[in-house]
Amino acid sequence: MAQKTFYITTALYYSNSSLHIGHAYEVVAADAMARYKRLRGYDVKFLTGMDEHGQKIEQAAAAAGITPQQQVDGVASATKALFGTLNIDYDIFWCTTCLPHSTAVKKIFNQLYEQGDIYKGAYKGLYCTPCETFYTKSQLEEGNCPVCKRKVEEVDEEAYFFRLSKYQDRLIEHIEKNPTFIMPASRAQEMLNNFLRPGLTDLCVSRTSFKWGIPLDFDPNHVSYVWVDALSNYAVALGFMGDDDSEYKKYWPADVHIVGKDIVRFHTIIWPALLMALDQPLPKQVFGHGWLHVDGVKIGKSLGNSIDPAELVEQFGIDAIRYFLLKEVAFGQDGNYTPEILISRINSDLANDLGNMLSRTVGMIDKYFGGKLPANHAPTDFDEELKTAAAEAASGANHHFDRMEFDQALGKIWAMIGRANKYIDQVEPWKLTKEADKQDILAGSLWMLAECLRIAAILIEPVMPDTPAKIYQQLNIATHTDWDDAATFGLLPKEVQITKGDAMFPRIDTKNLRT
RNA sequence: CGCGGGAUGGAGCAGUCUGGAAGCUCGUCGGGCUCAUAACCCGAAGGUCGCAGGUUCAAAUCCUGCUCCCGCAACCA
Repeated sequence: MAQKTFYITTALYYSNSSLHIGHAYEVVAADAMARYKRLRGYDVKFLTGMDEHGQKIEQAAAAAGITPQQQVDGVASATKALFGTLNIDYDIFWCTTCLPHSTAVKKIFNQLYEQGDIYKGAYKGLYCTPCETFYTKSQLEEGNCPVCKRKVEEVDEEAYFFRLSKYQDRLIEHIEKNPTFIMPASRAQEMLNNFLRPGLTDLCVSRTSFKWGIPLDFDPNHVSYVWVDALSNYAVALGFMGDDDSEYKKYWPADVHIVGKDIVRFHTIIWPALLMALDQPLPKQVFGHGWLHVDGVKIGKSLGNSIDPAELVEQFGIDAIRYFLLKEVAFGQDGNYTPEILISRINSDLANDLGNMLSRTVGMIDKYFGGKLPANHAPTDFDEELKTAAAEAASGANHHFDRMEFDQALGKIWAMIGRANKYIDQVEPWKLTKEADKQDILAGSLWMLAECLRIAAILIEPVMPDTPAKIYQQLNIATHTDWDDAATFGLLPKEVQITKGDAMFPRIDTKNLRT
């Protein structure tokens, strides 16, 4: 039987500046989903990468006194380093300046041009001559250039256009017939009402006002503009229009593109229309996630409120940051980051609940049994309820991870952890240890707790890839990654030999925080 | 009448589709416990569910009108 495939992508990140916590949020979510699917036995392909062409990059390079290629290479290597820090286990890191990409993009342009889907026209725009930049009406500040504040002029630039309008009706039909194509569903209404039903206009896909792009074969004065260039990466990276398209045949269409809500439009209108023109299947889903705000406001370069994710990781640890990002924000909605909220999550969920539960379980096995549980176990009156919580954690995690409801999946897992902490109070092991005839019950209850930790370790792995090993180590069980073992209660050996370790998630004392 | 989202105890949210005892997390207060990372467990206080009408035996939930906030409108994830 052929293994089921799962192809997931983030958006490509624009190479004009370094990544902030909002980018980290997206790529961590995609990584958690990819890890989950791998654990479920899928043959996963996870793509991320850089969008490296365009005028802004040309300008950023000029400002830094380097070539555009040096600029994008620098950002690409910094991004890769950050993804390493964030524990992003991607399969493909695609860069749009690489040779296979430009070769394939040229072929796409040629085909679309030859079949009449791309034609020559004029791009009308508001142009600021000193800044050499086009602006849209909404970008202007009191009718003037938002950068230098000088007057803009309306100019015509020769350009090639893609017949986007031709695909309007097919796009509407596709979106209406496939209610999960655009997620969350409310975004589909936005696309239909704002753009598709009022009517699409053809799309400018080439430029002559800058050089940092892929030159078109049929008119080398023009370079590709972002649309065909960047969006095509999802297919091109797998070999579409390339020398070897075996991976494309295997993994396309994508199961999901994870993108920010601002670019849902390009991924649900322009990209599908391009695929229709190329007679290729459409991605199964485009998921538009919300914004992570900082101190309640949107992250913006002009606000200077971007947070460097690497610094947070250094200070708090990668799994704590990943947990925060996916637990605090309902995926698809906006959320908020402040140092206070982050620390509160770490202290209450990770230190007090999970970390402390491991400490007290391991501590009691150490104190009451010298570190090794005897094989004879007897049940307590509270076992069934805890087993139920464990079963619900496993089934709930499956249910919610499948829907990319990371916050809810974690909520189900933490409900089991909470139940386990309560179980300790109910069983009162400190009393049992004083009664010689209740050692079986004591051993049984501690084993129950250790078993819950084993299950929790499996279930948190998509979100917190480094933490399970720490739990396995203290419980002295083999590190394994069989996801289905979480659903079976009782797999833990009866004689658990523990190894006491340091606190997994030390409480953060806000008084000692550096600011 | 551009489009979309939101308004629920101190804070952040779920519940609204499919009307039927207002729920979760954090915080506050009181109690318990002592295995543990000053952690854990129990209990309590605190809400006219944005406003005004309507439908109904019954409305946070359905209908109508209104107020305020946020986002989008060719690319800031």
